[in-house]
Amino acid sequence: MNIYDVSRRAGVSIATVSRVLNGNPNVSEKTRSKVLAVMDELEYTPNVFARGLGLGTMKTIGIMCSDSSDPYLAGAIYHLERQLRSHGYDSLLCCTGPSLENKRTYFELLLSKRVDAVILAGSKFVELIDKNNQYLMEAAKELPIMLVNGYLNSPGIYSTVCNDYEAMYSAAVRLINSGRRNILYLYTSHSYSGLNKVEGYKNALTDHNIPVRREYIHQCAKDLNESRKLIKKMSGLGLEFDAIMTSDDSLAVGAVKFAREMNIKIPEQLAVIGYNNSILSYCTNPEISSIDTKVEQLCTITVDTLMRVFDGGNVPAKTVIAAEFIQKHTTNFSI
Amino acid sequence: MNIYDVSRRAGVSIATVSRVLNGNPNVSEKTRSKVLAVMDELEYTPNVFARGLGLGTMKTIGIMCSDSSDPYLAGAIYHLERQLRSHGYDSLLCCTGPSLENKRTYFELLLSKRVDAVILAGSKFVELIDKNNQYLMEAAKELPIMLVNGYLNSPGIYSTVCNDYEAMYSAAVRLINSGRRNILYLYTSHSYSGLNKVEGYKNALTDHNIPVRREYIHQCAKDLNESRKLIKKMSGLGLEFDAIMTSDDSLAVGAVKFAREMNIKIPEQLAVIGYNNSILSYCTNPEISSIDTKVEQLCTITVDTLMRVFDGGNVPAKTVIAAEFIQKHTTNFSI
DNA sequence: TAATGTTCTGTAAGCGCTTACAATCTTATA
DNA sequence: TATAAGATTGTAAGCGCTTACAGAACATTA
Repeated sequence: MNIYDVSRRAGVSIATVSRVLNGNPNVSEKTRSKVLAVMDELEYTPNVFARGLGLGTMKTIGIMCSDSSDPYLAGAIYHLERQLRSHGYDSLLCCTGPSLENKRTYFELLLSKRVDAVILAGSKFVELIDKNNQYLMEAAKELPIMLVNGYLNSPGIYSTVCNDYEAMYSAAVRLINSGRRNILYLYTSHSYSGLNKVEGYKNALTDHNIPVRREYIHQCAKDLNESRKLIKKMSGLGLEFDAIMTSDDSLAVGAVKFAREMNIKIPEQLAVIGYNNSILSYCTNPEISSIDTKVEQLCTITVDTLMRVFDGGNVPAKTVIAAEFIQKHTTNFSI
Repeated sequence: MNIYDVSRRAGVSIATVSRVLNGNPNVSEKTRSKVLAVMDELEYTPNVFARGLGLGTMKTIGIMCSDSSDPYLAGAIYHLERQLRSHGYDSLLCCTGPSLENKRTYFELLLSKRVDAVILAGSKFVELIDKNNQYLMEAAKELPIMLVNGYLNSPGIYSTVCNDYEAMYSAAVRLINSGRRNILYLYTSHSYSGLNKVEGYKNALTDHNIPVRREYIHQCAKDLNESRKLIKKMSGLGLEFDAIMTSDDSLAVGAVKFAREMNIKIPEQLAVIGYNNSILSYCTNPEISSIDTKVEQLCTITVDTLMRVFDGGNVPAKTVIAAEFIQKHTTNFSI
């Protein structure tokens, strides 16, 4: 069942069939409807491979991420996929796994699939293709590269990010203004957004004449138990803190668990702030105040931007959206 | 940069290049290495579209699900993708969204992409392509259809499922044996696995001479607040219960929240059992005893089965794996 | 009615690959 | 050394589509 069958049955040439297929206006209404009728009758489905060969594209976007089962990334992938599909694009998913070791291999795999663009979801991931991103910049000459929550200033690379710095800064300021002085900061990685977040935290302290102390800033695996254990260890070493800020909700969950375990009252004795406002932050008791990074919006903008890139429009290399502080029950300042 | 360039540079015919490309053994070692060297030198990447056109496949599997950001499905998709990739297959993701309305359209979209197989992830989803699944059975004549957590007895359709019935039955028995008599049951949908679960619950009661009462069985949206509100409403109507079983962890989280709100002691006054043992069940306080449905194993088996189908092997139409009860702190029976 | 312009349709040459079949080269055997 | 068998390579015909270009059909105008 191919274009020849249709052309024969409809009594036209394959060129005409192809035109109908592609919505080419140079087809008389009469012919068009006849061809469409035949297609319908024969249940004809164009062969996407042949089409891809002819057109050089199959309208497919590669989506790369580390671990798509992370609540935040899972949301991002869902919304990216839906947005892309609404524009007629398919999504080829590619998860590098936790190691992130062979990111480049995976990236090349995606390229070899002739995708029309690659979306790199998750900032942790973006910076690490190679040392100075030479490789990524080179690749961007071939096809658009979209960074979700990452930034790289280079032609052909487009970023959509949250105002992580401001969000973290203002959250920290709120803590400070409500009297907290010893704020523990836990982060999962020093990615682009990771760095912005910690800067926001640091500057908030500095701007309020609170010393930034190294022992208050710790890296931690993205796992609630790891975070709980780390905090407990710190506490056991005599570190005193009245607030914990985290770069990810899962770490904040660990903080709440720690407080529970030690009979520390939240928020009276300890305030906790998560990040991403994922479902995790709603599961705990008390529910965790968190910073909503608007995943859906982020994804919508990413895809819209990509479509405009395809259309050859003039597109900003970086779009920043505003995160929103969602106060729940692990903080008690007035907003 | 195509196969001709390589053939010219290597001084062989395109057929030979193609043979090298496909690992055909009828190529002398000398020729093979020369061709490979040239490919390397020219950084040649075969055109997947042309290849797909010639071979009729692009080694791509369609993965369909409703909402890939659901913790359970997100895990499934992650593992499916990784497994498929380890076998050299790409994953084309397709999320129907919550409505599930146009599942069939999406399914056909996937077919039109000439995927080599379709994996339907999530049982909620499986049963609803059309009334009596005629459509799905018909489609299975064209390509293998893999059901993750769903079952349909028809040639070309392969299922991997958990022993949901047994898992729920034995969990209920444990509750009963530890003295619980009024067990509330909440489920999200009457899918294949959903029905099995509720049957397990019912039969456990019946087998222990406890009447199955309709007002103890309720459908609820997969949302922790919906579940909390529903339970609260039931309680307000005077319904008494000393245990809550759920078909999904998110509902169990709502149960814990309800107990918190009403100052009901868990597990003393109220036992709660979740399902899927997702990260949500670890976030609450107390952590929720849940039934681990072994997503990773489920996915590995699904993909292994699919590979054996491709190899033309004799493959069981249904594989059942054993769920495992994970006791945490919302139950207190001895195991 | 002839000339001109417009609209529509068909022909044929790709796109880059696979593979059946034919042709050639090696090697083993008599 | 001649020769058959086996190993290796090349030729050419697809796979099903797009599209430049040419040609036919039709409408418009003088």
